[in-house]
Amino acid sequence: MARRPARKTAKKKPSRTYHHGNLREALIEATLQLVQEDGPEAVTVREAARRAGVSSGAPFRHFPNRTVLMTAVAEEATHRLHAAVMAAVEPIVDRPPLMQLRAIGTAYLQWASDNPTHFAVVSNRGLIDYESSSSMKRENEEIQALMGRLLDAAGAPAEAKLAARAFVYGLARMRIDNHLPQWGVDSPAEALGAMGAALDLFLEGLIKRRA
Amino acid sequence: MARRPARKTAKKKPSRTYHHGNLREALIEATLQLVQEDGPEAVTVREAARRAGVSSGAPFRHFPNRTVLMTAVAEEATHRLHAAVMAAVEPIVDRPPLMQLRAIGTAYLQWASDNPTHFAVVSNRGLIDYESSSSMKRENEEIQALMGRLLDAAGAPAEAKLAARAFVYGLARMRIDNHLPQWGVDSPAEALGAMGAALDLFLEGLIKRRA
DNA sequence: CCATTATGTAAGCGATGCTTACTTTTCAGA
DNA sequence: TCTGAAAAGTAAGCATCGCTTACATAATGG
Repeated sequence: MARRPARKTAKKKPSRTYHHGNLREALIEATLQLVQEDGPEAVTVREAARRAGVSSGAPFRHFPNRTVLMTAVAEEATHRLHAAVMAAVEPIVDRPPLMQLRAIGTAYLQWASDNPTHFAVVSNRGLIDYESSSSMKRENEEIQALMGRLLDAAGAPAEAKLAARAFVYGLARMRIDNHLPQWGVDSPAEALGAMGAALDLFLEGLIKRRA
Repeated sequence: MARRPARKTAKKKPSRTYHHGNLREALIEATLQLVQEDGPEAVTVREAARRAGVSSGAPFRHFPNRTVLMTAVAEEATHRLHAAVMAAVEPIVDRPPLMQLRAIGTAYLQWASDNPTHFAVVSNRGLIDYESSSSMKRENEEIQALMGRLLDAAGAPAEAKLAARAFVYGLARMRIDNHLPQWGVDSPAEALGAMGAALDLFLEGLIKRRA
């Protein structure tokens, strides 16, 4: 191709941005956008690079492969989910455990409903390397532990922990897997309503059980 | 290239199997295997063709694109799941509704636990075109309707229908999404046990609720 | 018996993940 | 302040994928 500019005249930004500055963050942000637009399966390393204004080989300096990129994105998403859940319980730590559980469930479902594609990234563990991310594991286990403590305080049996998670997780997945229309639930708003009603029923079952 | 054999001598099976016979079924079967081996995401049209002993362009005579292939596979998987569930209720149609519900839930979870990757195909609706398959919709709605009737007979409120499905679906997805190890559940056998215990708790909640 | 139609093959396009070789920038130590 | 190694890009290319098009072969029915 024989390219040799006399100085650094001409061209656009000849050298200013050879180094991106913080490509890593930019790639995560771009991928987060891609996930939001077309879902996790549609994410492409090349497209993320394109959006970050960088060549197709550049990302591999920061993420050895696609899975590691997706894992970093999942970490960020988990962080947001964790924050949403914690923010919901924090103001009512003194109230009855079942009320706190309801708040957690609602916040979890709300977040999954508002960010279905991001939720898909954190739950679809075929796309990420969950074990490799200590922060994701930690934040996940914190929610799990909190729910466990509240269920204990509410007098629920041990199996209730898995049951509660399965229930909330099932609702969230039905939403992102698009199963809800089949149940006469079409809008996101309706979805949240239906999920809330189901959640109440479940918690009510736990309460009545004690009586 | 210039290829013109004098007769039809030489070569392996020169003409015998130019036409496969029933490529369609063979491709579905091959894909079912691929799904079982490496999960739905790993399925490749070319590999399915390879296993059917056919060129890479051949599948497109039968399935216009990958999604249609996957949908056909999902149809087959749904058929098997439907059969498993129906076989479980059939012998106990005269027993109490909650017992039948338990049987359905158990059969559903059993099947999902035994065929996690196949279950992934039928539930991951980003991979298939659910709306285009009348048989899949029908069989799915049959299970849904059956559960609905049983819940009504058991005196459960309307929300219980969605709640019950979400619960069972959540357990099944936690299994295939590999969330169970996090809950101290490591083997498939343990998984089934834990899911059964959670299922009982859920149904118990419904029962007690009536009292 | 032969023409039509169904079913395969061969080759190739654009895109992907990832690698390798090279270039440019940054920055720490003399 | 200079310099040389390390960091962070680029460019080109490999193997593979989904899918299309042009062609070859087999099955079929008038």
